[in-house]
Amino acid sequence: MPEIPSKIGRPPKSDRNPDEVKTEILAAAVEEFSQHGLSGTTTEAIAHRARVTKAMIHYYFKTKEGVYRAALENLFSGLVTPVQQEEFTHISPEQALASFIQQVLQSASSQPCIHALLALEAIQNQGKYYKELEVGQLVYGTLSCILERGVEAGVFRPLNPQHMAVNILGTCVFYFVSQGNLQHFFQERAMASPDMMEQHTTEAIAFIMAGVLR
Amino acid sequence: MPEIPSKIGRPPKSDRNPDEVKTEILAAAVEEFSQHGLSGTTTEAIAHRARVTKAMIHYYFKTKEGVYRAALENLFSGLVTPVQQEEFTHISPEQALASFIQQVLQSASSQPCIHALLALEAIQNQGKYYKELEVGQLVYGTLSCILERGVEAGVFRPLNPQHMAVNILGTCVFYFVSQGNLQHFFQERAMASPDMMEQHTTEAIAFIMAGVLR
DNA sequence: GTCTATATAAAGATAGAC
DNA sequence: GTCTATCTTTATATAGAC
Repeated sequence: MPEIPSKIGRPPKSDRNPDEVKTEILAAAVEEFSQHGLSGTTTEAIAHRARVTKAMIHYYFKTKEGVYRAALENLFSGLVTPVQQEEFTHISPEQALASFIQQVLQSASSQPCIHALLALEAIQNQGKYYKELEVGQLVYGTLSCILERGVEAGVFRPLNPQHMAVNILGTCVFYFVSQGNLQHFFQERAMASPDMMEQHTTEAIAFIMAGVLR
Repeated sequence: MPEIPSKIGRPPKSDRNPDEVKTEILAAAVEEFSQHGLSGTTTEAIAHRARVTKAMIHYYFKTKEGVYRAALENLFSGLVTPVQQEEFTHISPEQALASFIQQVLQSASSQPCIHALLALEAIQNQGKYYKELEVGQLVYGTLSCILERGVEAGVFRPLNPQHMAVNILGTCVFYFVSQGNLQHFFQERAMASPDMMEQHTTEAIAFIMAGVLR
């Protein structure tokens, strides 16, 4: 009796090429890691979301830690480039600050999981993998430079640039990180809805500018 | 031959009474949960930190989820009481706001894990257990009331009280939540050291007040 | 109450067929 | 490259001795 070549009842064989598969695994990994962190995420969950088997994860990335590293790099590559950093030095501190904040908020809106992932990385891994990327130095370095310039020029009030950089980022980002808790407090609309995002942007910029300008 | 009554080589039998044991388990649970979250924490880790066996955890709290609920309640009971909430309405909005911020920062300094735990709860559980406590409503309700009063009195600039409440909390709290990542950026001293904490307090209050006052 | 021992389930990772 | 099957470790939770 001849063998039946196609096994019925199986999930449809992937029509994706290897590159697409790898990309999709990374995307799935970002989603999972940004909710459960490195230790809390299971390869099974990533595999299921990417519609592959666990074995594929290990085939492409060797270990779970390998997927995590790759996901972090993939997420933050091209977030803030040294080129953009240069541009900020050619405009006034007020304009640079406003522009910087808007960029942060915009990237947070389009990639909602990015700051959750960063928070988990800080809390669970003490920034071990974050340190390996140079994005942190770049973001905080750029922001505190803008602040320092503004203070020296006399347009910003006297302040500690490093602490203020952290506090400004906190203002921008906390809204996203704490959404899970705050959604019970904001009864009206979904916090991720476009108009709420716009409100947050408006309020954050007004707050930060008022808090920094002389 | 008579049995040997004491088994040598065993860890010294606990000299604690049951109440102390339960308290110590809760303290250990807060430490572990605030670093790894509900799903990421193992009962083994809690047991080891509390110097008991896993079986004790289940004896006192039935399930891991039970320990988590108990730890949350224990941590937030008496953080902000309705009594304190009342007091804020009897002083000027500026004084109330400054006093509120100082209380938040002080509790964060003395309980460094509290906001990490809240962040993990938001990210990993979407605030499921946070919602069961009434602390959230209390904290954000109190703060946005203070802001609303200040705007109506004309001492604060026009602003959205709810969004501003979130942004103010973010300014206070982000420093603690992101310590793991930021420690690589703050080369000088440990971010949890007393003088760095004082600097953060000073900068946060100056920032918030400047950002809110007319 | 506190422990040891264990049942049961789930995880990361690998081997080997196709 | 992609899958199934399996090894090994680790987790939650329970049973039962003391």
